[in-house]
Amino acid sequence: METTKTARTRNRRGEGGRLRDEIVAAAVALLDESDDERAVTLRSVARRAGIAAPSIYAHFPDQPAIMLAVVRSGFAELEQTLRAAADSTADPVPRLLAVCRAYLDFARERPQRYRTIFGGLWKPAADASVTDDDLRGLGDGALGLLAAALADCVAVGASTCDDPGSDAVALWLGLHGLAHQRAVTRAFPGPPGIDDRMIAALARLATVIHVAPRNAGSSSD
Amino acid sequence: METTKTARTRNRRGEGGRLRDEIVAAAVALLDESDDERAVTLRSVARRAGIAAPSIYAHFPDQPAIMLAVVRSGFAELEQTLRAAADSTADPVPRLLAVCRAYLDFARERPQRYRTIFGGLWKPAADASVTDDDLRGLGDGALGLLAAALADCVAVGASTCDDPGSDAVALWLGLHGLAHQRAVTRAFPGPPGIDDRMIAALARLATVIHVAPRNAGSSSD
DNA sequence: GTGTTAGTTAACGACTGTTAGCTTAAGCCG
DNA sequence: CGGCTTAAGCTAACAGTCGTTAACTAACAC
Repeated sequence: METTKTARTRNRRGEGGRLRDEIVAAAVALLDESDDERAVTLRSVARRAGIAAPSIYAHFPDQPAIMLAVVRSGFAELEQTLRAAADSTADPVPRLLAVCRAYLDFARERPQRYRTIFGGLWKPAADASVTDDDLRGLGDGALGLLAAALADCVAVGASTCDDPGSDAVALWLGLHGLAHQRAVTRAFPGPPGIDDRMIAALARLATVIHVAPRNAGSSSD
Repeated sequence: METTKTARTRNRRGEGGRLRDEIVAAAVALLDESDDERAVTLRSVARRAGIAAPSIYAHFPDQPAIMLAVVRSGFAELEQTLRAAADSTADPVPRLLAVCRAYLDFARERPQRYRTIFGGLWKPAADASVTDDDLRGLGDGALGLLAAALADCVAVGASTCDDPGSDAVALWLGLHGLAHQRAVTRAFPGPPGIDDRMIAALARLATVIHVAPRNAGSSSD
């Protein structure tokens, strides 16, 4: 599977650091296609990147450090995806909906990566280079986007939240539960329309939603 | 740490199967105290149970099979806990609340086990004895309890669910998101009162809750 | 004693993260 | 052009772990 010996041309003099990105990309690729985080070992990443295992140590102090980089890149990608969704509309309710759906889509399209990012496995084993501090506040950007979108809905009276801060967290937790369950069991669709039902309930949206009802509900209005 | 050589007395003639439970118990103990699922290896379980590694093969065909047993026992314990909570009251709303809180407590008191049970890691690697079928419908008992409690709330008019089946799943997913996040980051309390807020929103409870408000909200009603 | 059950020891092949030390080639300078 | 330096990456090897198999031993029941 990984026996493609493409004889990687080595980097130019000043650009050795370029390999760092290739290593992370290899780890991400490995993670995405193996649905088992344990498949992402230092050596398998090296094989995938077409380099020798010890070459990794020039760019990462540890094996957990590779995972941390993967997680960081995952969060960055998520945040960027959500931002794009938020920028697609100015209308508060469709916007909140777009952000939420983008979140769920992100998780559905990269189940393993989602699980790894939010799964917290990959031990910070005390002797590892990854400290507990490296993990703090990793999802804050994404949560902030969600909170802002929800606040806008409250501002125009589309949401009856009396505590938007708490409800933004609650909304995220709900999305996370749904996304994680789908990422774990793969093909757990849930009842049809569950996505929008949860979003509407947690965001306390007053009006009924029919903005591109992906998983069409049964409301024959 | 596991060097306690208590010189396990071996089982009597017909009771060899008793070791099976000890193995599962050892795996559970190991899981609970190590916050890393990968620490539960066939050999570490054997060490913990005070037996030689190959002795496990008399009771489990595989290493994944041990994990499956752990997961099964976890679900059984969860279901039993929820059932006890459900039996504590007859009043629908406090009952639903009790079940939900019991769920969250279960997860909070056994974060690693919760993560393992619902985390879906521990690969069913095609050549393993654990088939995809062994995993299907594992949490159905717990979900059923939740659905029944919610349905009772709907019946007495305390919940405005128009689709109790979907909303039971939604409620569970919300609880799962909250429970999982706490299990992952360990000491993510969330905003105060978030538990009851989520429950109330997802269960579409009409009346405000102040039944033993554990994480007292700020409502100065 | 004899057979069976409950367990053992020894060993295999494969994999892991990590270290030490070597090779290759790019780029500068004369 | 040729030589030197140094960055980029390699090979070999370590100590340890893993899951699993084969073959052996010890105790109980008859």
